[in-house]
Amino acid sequence: MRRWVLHVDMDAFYASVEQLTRPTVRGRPVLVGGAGPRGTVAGASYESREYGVRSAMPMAEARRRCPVAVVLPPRFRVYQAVSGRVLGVVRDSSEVVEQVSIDEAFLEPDELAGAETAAVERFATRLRERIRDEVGVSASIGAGSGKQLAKIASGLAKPDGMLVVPPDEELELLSGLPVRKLWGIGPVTEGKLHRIGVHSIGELAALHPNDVTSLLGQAHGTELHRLAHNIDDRPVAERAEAKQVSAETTFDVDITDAAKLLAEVVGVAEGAHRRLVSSGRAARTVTVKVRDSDFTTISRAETFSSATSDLASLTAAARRLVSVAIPPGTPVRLVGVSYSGLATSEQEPLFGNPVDPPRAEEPAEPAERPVEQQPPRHWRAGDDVEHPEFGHGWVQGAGHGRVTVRFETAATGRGTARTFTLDDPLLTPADPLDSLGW
DNA sequence: TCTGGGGTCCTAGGACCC
DNA sequence: TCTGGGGTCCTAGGACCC
Repeated sequence: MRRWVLHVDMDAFYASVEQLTRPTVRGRPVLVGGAGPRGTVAGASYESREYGVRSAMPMAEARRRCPVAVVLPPRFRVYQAVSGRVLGVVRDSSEVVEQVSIDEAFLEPDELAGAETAAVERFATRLRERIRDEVGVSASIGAGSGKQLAKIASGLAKPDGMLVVPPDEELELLSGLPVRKLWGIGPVTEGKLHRIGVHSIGELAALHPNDVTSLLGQAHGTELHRLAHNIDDRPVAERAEAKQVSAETTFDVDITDAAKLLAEVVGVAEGAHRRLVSSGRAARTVTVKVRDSDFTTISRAETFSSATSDLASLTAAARRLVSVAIPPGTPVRLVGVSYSGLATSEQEPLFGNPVDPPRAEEPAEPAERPVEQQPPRHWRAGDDVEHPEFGHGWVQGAGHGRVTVRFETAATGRGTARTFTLDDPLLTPADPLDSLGW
């Protein structure tokens, strides 16, 4: 019986969530990402893509191409919350759902087994409408006989579209596409194929299997050759729990001082530890990653005899590993710490704190401090704020002792902007989730 | 103002055990 | 003294994905 796999892919997800929760920037070019000297674009609205901006591009380059863009720092908790809602709608429509990332999922609904193309189109149309109506963001949907086809179809349908590929058109569609469109072919593999004159998926399919495996390796080559022939029976299945928890930081300026570097390592190790503990896991292996000024990346790992969630043990290992990874004085641009060999945490220390104290996302300001002594805040563009009279808002800009705030949420529609002095005591930090107005 | 941050999987070599 | 193969675990690096 014919199988139908659907791929749901949110359109310009991060930027769309910003446009949802900050109505003023709807219809305008929006760039989400770090504004620092080494920041890159994590999300770009379709309006900004018209200027040639792409995801993963250095932010400086993106701003040059699109000077009118609104640049906002990422708010992952908000994206996570919206993603959760979308997934709820998707799960409501299909028994089996495989979430691929924060903004993508595969589904294989029972009710579509053996269905006609038109029935799949009706299903996808309804699902897209529900996501739009119930969450407020748009998704594109692709459908075909396997994951590969479904994913390619959703890509072709973007933005805000749908493409259901009829069974007898799949191979023709696939053959004409560049090899880079295959899932698993990146810049390196593409380069290898180009060098032997293979540019389209059809040309890849026409190669002898042995030629493909000798060029691309046994496992990878075999898989890609099968995909090029549209042989794709990979099941849609729930993903297992994460196998690794990691954190990394790129410094605005390379660090050469060994003591300063170790202090940063501890901070990164703590950041990863926070998420390790909140996922209720413990780790057996600590891996550090160090990238030096010429972008050479070195990793070093250490494995304990048993898994631990003890912060002191984990950070001590991370410090040791960084120390042996590079000679002191090497200019370092990035450090990362990863915990793997994860086990469910037992949480049964003989003494001491059984559970790490919960950490607030934003530490509360000491309430007792007299108003006159409040230091001026360092508001950054994009910060969520609260005002007793005007409600929830976000910082549009700050400077010259003043801060301009736009008071609006997803629920209010476009709001008005007001300007305050930096030390206005009525303006306080707010939970970004409040911008959803849920 | 070249090149983020969170992941997955694969390969290859060495240690170690049977 | 020479000569094995299989299996597992660990480490380091790399390609790829969003």
